[in-house]
Amino acid sequence: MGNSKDHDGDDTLCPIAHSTGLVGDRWSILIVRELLLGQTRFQDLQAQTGATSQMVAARLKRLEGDGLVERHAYSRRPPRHEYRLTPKGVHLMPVILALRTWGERWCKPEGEQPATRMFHRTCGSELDLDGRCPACGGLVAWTDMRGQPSEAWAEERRQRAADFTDHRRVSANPNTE
Amino acid sequence: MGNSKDHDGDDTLCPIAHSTGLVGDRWSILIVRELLLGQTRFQDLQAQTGATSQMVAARLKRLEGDGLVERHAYSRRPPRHEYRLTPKGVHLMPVILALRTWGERWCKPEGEQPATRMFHRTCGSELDLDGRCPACGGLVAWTDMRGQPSEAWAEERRQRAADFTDHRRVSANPNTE
DNA sequence: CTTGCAACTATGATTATCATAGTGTCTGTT
DNA sequence: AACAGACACTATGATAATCATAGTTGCAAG
Repeated sequence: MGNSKDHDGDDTLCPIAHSTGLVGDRWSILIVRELLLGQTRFQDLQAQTGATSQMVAARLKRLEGDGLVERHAYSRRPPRHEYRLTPKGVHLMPVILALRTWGERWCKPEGEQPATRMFHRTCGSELDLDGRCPACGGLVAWTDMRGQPSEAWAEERRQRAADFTDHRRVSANPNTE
Repeated sequence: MGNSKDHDGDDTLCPIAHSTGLVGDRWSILIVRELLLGQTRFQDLQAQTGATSQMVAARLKRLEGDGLVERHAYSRRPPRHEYRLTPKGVHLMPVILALRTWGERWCKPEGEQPATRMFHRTCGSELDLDGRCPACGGLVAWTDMRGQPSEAWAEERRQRAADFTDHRRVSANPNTE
């Protein structure tokens, strides 16, 4: 199997058609988000995205086939893998950031705190939603940013991870008191 | 108004989950691309995206329901509508631009011309793929950009429009010599 | 009064996704 | 040695989305 099969818009010059052919669906985007946040394990991707296990497996397979993700064995016996973004995958960061900005501005109740605070790596100032540095007075490149999850969002994520393992234990052994 | 039905990720603080709930699919993104390019008519959206008519109809309905698109009658008798992005829709531009940059850099054969050349509105210089102005020496905000389709891409789009009307005439009246 | 166009809607087949359950391989505990 | 548990999946059958194709409506021009 060669990479980037027929699911990309190969028959057009439009780069957006190409992009959406590879990451034009909810689960792929959410998985990339998680990988950018530093998650590497299958179950964490599943828990934090809310996708079913086949969705995660299928998407990871496709992302790997398209060269966005690499699978590394961190243990044979038992065979365990971690998933990491390739440079091609990491360069989706601007897409994720743009979706973040739009989502914060247009999809969330007014006045709610952003889920992630962004800082200018070189000067430490907190950036506004558009990625502007109030100290340096201009747009900051994504490579010069550092993100920090808000306490509320970190808590939500911990909760999700806990719920996931709970649910697993329950469905594996339903007759526990 | 806090509309946006149940298809957005309403139960999370993550703005990306919210965004992908509204535009986390290929057809929505491609339709937004077309609207940003200035197309307004149903058939043009269909021809240029390659979606089926129900997909266009369904997506426009959803985008309208979510407040990204407005439908204006430009003629009663016969009843005709045009579709336009609302400010909420227009603000997806950075997402589209990020997908463009990524698609040009990672999904197309090396050395191929970008489908669209971007210029700095205030100084006229052509921007690089990352949206940097070589004259002004920094990142340019999307509101200060102007795009111009390459001749090759314009031709591809003309071709697509022509093929579409051809196909329509043929399937409506198949026994023409 | 027929042809044609624009903007859809209807239909039935094919695919994708979902909820749920199960498998295989190891580790750590009893 | 036996067994529970973690992890990374795969299997299955039901439900939902998407596809190709065709049809409808409303009007205008010839």
